[in-house]
Amino acid sequence: MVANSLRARVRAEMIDEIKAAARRHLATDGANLSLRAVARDLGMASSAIYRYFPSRDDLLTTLILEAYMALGDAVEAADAAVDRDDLRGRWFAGCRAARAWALANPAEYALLYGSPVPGYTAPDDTVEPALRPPMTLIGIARDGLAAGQLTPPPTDDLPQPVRADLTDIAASLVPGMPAALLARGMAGWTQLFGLISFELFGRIKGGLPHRDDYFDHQIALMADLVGLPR
Amino acid sequence: MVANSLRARVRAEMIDEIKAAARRHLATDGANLSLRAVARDLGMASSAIYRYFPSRDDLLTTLILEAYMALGDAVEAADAAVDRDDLRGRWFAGCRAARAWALANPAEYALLYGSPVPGYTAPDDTVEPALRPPMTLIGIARDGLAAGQLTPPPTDDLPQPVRADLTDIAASLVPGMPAALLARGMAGWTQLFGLISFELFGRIKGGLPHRDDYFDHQIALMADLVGLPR
DNA sequence: TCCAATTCGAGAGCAGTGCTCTTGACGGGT
DNA sequence: ACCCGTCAAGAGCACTGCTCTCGAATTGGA
Repeated sequence: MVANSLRARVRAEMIDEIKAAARRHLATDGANLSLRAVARDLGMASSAIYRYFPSRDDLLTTLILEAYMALGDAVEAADAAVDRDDLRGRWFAGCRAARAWALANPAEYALLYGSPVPGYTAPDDTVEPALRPPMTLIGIARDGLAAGQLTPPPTDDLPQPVRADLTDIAASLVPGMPAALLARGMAGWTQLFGLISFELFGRIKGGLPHRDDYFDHQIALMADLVGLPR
Repeated sequence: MVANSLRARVRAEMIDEIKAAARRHLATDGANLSLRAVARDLGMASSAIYRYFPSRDDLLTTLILEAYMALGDAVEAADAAVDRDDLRGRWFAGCRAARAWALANPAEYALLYGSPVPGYTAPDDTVEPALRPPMTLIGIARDGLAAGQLTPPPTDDLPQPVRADLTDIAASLVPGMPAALLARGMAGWTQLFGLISFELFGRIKGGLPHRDDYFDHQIALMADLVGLPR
């Protein structure tokens, strides 16, 4: 086993190198990165890569999973660094962390939240990591409610079918969360995604030099909508 | 000229057939459609297509432009069909029309609002059509303000740098629009984009059977944020 | 009416892609 | 010392966008 671990270690390093090279190409080639190109980078034949990843889609899946984890870590860490009772501070920290991660890793963000790759369908392993960022944000509202810092929106705000759906979701993911508050939290997450996507995919560029301030303000609007106290 | 128009007409029909076939492939292949495949569909050599479109990217650009126009038409028509004074009705009509168009043409929506195609950069012709849908929505708020049905949000809501940027944008695109109201209108558009994208790119599907109702409710939240009277 | 000019389609070819299969070499466990 | 699993390389298949050339068809003017 110890002797075998030598081989395994070399193999693990090889896998890491492939992933690193693939990530590098991701930045320029987007989702359709070339296996042959990463093989060239590593000075090996393209066929050799198939010893480590059964297919190109499989490599992509690995990159996607790790990207989800990285984004989730960033958001959770930012949230955790703020005083638990400072709801608004936590909201800002989480949202800013997501944006910062996206701006730092635009290709990976596009892989996660851009248009789906045509032939590719994400495996089920990805749904749990994909839930971490929004759950972190919604957790802030839940904490505020539990601490009595936040009054939930009136439930008659919510049409019956939506209330039923959201109650089910809350029951399985955020126990004790009122449906109407969950709806507002999801609105905040949707808005965050839209903001980052617009900024990253370039549909804003013209005239909006103070992007940081604009982002903060839009996030503040949603914080108000969720009901986080100022 | 009349004799020439025969050739010109055949050419125009050929172009239409190519675009139609390309749109058909767009649904399955996404952004990386194959010129050879559409050529096969039309029973011609792949090289013949280059008589009509100088490159594959050029074909894509044409499809993108027409998609923007179609979406803009849909939203504007829906808005125009509602009584001018029914602000909330217009807001719902416009948003629902955008969603309906996206659900009916998912591939084209992905082309417009998904991750940018790696090597491809959209020409400047696309920015004006791209502005039509959000401008229609923001126009609703502008009309409401002009009619006195809507009280603008307090300007001190807006940090100074953002106010400056948005004032400039308003001056060139929506004259007479207060910056703080423009900010909320843009938030509504961002939210609409996020909602449609989440639904289309499949990150919601699990447990949310009443999508229409959910969409309406989220849109209503933003209508409230913009200040459209109930 | 005939002719030159333009337009068009088809085919071959280039460089690139993902992926498969075969071949040969290396090295760890018995 | 041998054997067998692991690995890398190469050839090859079907595909891609794109270019070029070469005949055929159509056009507008003389």
